[in-house]
Amino acid sequence: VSRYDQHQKQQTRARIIDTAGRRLKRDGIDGTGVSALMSDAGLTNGAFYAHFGSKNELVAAVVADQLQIQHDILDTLPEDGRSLQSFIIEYLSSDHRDHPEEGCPSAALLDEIGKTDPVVREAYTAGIEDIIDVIAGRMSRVDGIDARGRALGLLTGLVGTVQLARAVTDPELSDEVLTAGLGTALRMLG
Amino acid sequence: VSRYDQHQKQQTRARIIDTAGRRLKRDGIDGTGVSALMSDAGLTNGAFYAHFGSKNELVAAVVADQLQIQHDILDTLPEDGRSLQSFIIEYLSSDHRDHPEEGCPSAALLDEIGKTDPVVREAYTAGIEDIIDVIAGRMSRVDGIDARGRALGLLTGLVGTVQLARAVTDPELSDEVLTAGLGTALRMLG
DNA sequence: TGTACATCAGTGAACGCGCGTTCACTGATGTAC
DNA sequence: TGTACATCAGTGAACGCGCGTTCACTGATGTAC
Repeated sequence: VSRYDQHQKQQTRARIIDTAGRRLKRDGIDGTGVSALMSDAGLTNGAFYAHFGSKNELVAAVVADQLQIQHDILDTLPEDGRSLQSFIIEYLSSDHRDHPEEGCPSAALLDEIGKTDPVVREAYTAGIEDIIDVIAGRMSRVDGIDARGRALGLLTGLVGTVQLARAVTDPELSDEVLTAGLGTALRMLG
Repeated sequence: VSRYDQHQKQQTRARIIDTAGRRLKRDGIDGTGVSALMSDAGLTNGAFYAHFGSKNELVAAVVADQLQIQHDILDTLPEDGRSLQSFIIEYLSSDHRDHPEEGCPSAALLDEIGKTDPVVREAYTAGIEDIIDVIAGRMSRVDGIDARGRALGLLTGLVGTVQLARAVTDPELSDEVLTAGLGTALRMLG
């Protein structure tokens, strides 16, 4: 039992997870070192292991945190028919494309997560399940048939669209990818 | 001018690009070292720079080669209405999900490509343009309206679906993702 | 045809560097009495 | 209230290791004559 209250340390931990989220989404998991992650949080590398057992453990915490943020955005959307549509418009905006560090962790990291430690993939699985549920819940109000299947189709289309728009170097093609993805996504809403 | 014909060296170069394709799709760009790439090709690390100016240059060559392969598969499909459907069924199969090293480079590497050197991204852009064209050409035979937009919607959905199916650790969820993606994709074919 | 030589694909050790991780230490904070 | 002490978040140098890249070299291949 600590003689100190843990509040300050937990705050530091939360700050590391937050700044690491931005950095990992921008530079990738393999592309970011522990020292960079710690200096983003205003600390030196040595303090890292007072908060996390390993880099993978931090990445798992970051993935869980980032998906929780996405979940909460979706979960607190107004219950009208247009709010999911607005979310999609923002998701497929050039602003989201151009700022991965502030955006969706799936769009930024999904193929890297598939190649990473099981502890990270399990955190991802738990987080994305909740997101699938909340999207499916929104969709069923429009059309009750196979809401979950359509939620999955929508989700994978959004992620793939932003990834492709980020990968290509031709700005016109990139814009076209976003526009086409938006048309496809809105058609899926019915 | 070489006193030797270059045939043998070109063959070695092609072998490196081929084996590197498999390895990069499995372990990622940042996740694979030059020594591993060379030993896959049955060579030692030092020979690498007789064939490529840098690791990025090889990765660009691999991306171009991999996309060419995908393009050729699509381009040589029979001209009947069912062949694109068969391609999609294979693309969204558990076999493709479970063997990224033999599969689509976009599904394996798209978010990493978005974070990589411009030389790689330019190779990707040129290659995916050709693939978009060939898919759009196939779609227009079914329905001429906005074939390119629908081709892009299909492509991003396929890529996102396989990535998500690979990332999650729950086998039932992974299968469900593939099934839902297949339903969505076939609906888009009309 | 035979021999001396030029070429060059490939070898493998080494370079400096940044990685993930460890650890002896510091100094501010809170406790004991 | 004051002082000696225990705690512990954070420091920063160091560890072994693999990275991308370089380079002196080997030895098989083809050329010259």
